Amino acid sequence: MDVNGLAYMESFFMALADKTRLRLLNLIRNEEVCVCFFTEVLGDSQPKISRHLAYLRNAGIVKARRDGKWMHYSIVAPESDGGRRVLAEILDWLDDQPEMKAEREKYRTVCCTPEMLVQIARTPIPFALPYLDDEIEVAEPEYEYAGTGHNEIDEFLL
Amino acid sequence: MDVNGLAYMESFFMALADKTRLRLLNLIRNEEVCVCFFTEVLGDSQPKISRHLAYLRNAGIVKARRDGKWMHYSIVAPESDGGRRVLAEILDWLDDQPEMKAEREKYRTVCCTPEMLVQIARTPIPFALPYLDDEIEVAEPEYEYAGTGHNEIDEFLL
DNA sequence: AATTCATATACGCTTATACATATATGTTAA
DNA sequence: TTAACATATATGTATAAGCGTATATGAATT
Repeated sequence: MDVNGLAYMESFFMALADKTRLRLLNLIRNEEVCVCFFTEVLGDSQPKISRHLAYLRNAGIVKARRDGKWMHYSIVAPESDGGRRVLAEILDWLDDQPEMKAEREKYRTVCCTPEMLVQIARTPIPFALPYLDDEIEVAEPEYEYAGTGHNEIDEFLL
Repeated sequence: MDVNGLAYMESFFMALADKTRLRLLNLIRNEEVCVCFFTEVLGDSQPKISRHLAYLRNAGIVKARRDGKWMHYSIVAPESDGGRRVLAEILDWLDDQPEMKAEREKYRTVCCTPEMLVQIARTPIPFALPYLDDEIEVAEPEYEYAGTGHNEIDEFLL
């Protein structure tokens, strides 16, 4: 695929030109995030979240990984240097904004407090990613996953 | 105007999500550019160019200055630091691409060779702007214009 | 095998975008 | 004042995006 070129830039910016998708990117910034947390934090309907994630996925900006019933989404570093730099600056720009910081905080609350883990029992575990600014494997890095996640939690809770 | 905030980012990216508008930004990058050169270099119809310039203008990304019959467009530095950094990276990204470099070259040919100045007599003079990366006055800088441009050329030609 | 759960996709609808063609505006020249 | 020029906007039409509701898929549980 011609990853430079105007056509790519056009679809790249189209993918970013939507509040919901920007909010998704803000949450996904540092780590793999499960769809269930997106719906929980953004408060939007599941089909809406799913459609926008599909949009980002088709634009090549995020990718999905299945873990049992759960789908985890993470950012894909653009192939071109220019694209990587632009995306990194965009994520920083999002981070400048109080509302976006607040949503990241809310994500922390939703996904990582013990009560919540009990409440939504069988909650999937998030997975930290390296920052975009660091050098990143471009060719489909196979992230290793520390265990099966929810099962460990289940065992811990029972 | 709330120049941060998702709504701004959304319209900002929407404005960039179009090949024609990206090509316009690429040409306008360093200097004020007259509409007549846009149509000449891009080879698109005048109304099409004008509509896309209006789009960029409404999004606050460029501004227009009238000089007699001619309209000159130039980039407006975003108010927020994040926006300025993102825009600067986007312009660099465009600059990475051969097709965009070629169009900048074509612009040079069209606007600045003596033959062309004769051919399209009364051609307006382009005007260099500081790069976005440099510190820029945010509050509507009144660019001084070196003479009335086309008149000087007319006098020279007659 | 049947059910439940998490997620994705399809459908019908409304709204927004992009383009071509035609026309209006505003400025200079005659 | 009229004509000519550069640019902007209006109109009609085709296409695409977004949303809610309903339904399909695929994995785990019973």
